[in-house]
Amino acid sequence: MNDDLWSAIGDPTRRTMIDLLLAGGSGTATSLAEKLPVTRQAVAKHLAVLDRVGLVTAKPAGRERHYQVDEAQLAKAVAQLASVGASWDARLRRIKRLAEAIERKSKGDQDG
Amino acid sequence: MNDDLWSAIGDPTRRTMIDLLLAGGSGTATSLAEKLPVTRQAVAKHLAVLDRVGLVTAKPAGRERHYQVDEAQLAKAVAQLASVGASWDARLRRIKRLAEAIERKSKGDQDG
DNA sequence: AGCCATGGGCAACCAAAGGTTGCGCAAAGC
DNA sequence: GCTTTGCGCAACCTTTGGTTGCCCATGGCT
Repeated sequence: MNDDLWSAIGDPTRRTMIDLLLAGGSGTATSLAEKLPVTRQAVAKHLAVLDRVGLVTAKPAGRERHYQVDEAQLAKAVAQLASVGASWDARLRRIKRLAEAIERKSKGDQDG
Repeated sequence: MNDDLWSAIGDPTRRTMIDLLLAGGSGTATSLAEKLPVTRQAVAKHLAVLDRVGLVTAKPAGRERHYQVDEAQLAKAVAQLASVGASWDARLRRIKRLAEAIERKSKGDQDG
């Protein structure tokens, strides 16, 4: 199931970082750290993780490193989220239908 | 955003456990551990986590503890997954539209 | 050119979380 | 009544998210 992608977006700080990058188009470790409750180093580590799984890409600009979201990879991650969600949703629906069917049957038994 | 729910389903082992519980209706720490690459104790810890956030409930049966998924809470979790996914999806779409608009504009500039 | 402010990488360290082994206990089964 | 067996608890290890401290390089200012 490619758990790397999941675990990458599993961390709340990293999710917020992706949000910030999407909102601003791009950002550096320092600029992101200003908007997050963690230090620049922590952000840098997260960026390294996101970079490793391809969710972000870095372009060096002078002494700065501008990170931006890789759209294709994020789309992949979103698809995985949707997939798991859909699977569970389907099962929940099936359970619900089953429960309703049983209830109807028990009512029918009482009536009969 | 209720990160507890997210972090609960963020772990791949716990996701698989939820899958197994949904598939089988219910299960014990021992029965789940048989189908997982981890020890019973690890499973028990995960069950404790899932129990704490309300994703599963335990019903003692003799010396066994049968766990089953709380449908309402799982539905909540699925909704959160969908929400984050939808948010990113929307942003990705907006970016794509913007990129296309810019491309059209540059072509128009060349033509004019 | 020279200096200092600033962005960033590296290393050491800490705490929490996922995982393991080992133990002990209580309920089921013979 | 004795043995299995399912669980819970405790100690320990490793990874990971986070911190502080230090140093290097680049860029702006004078």
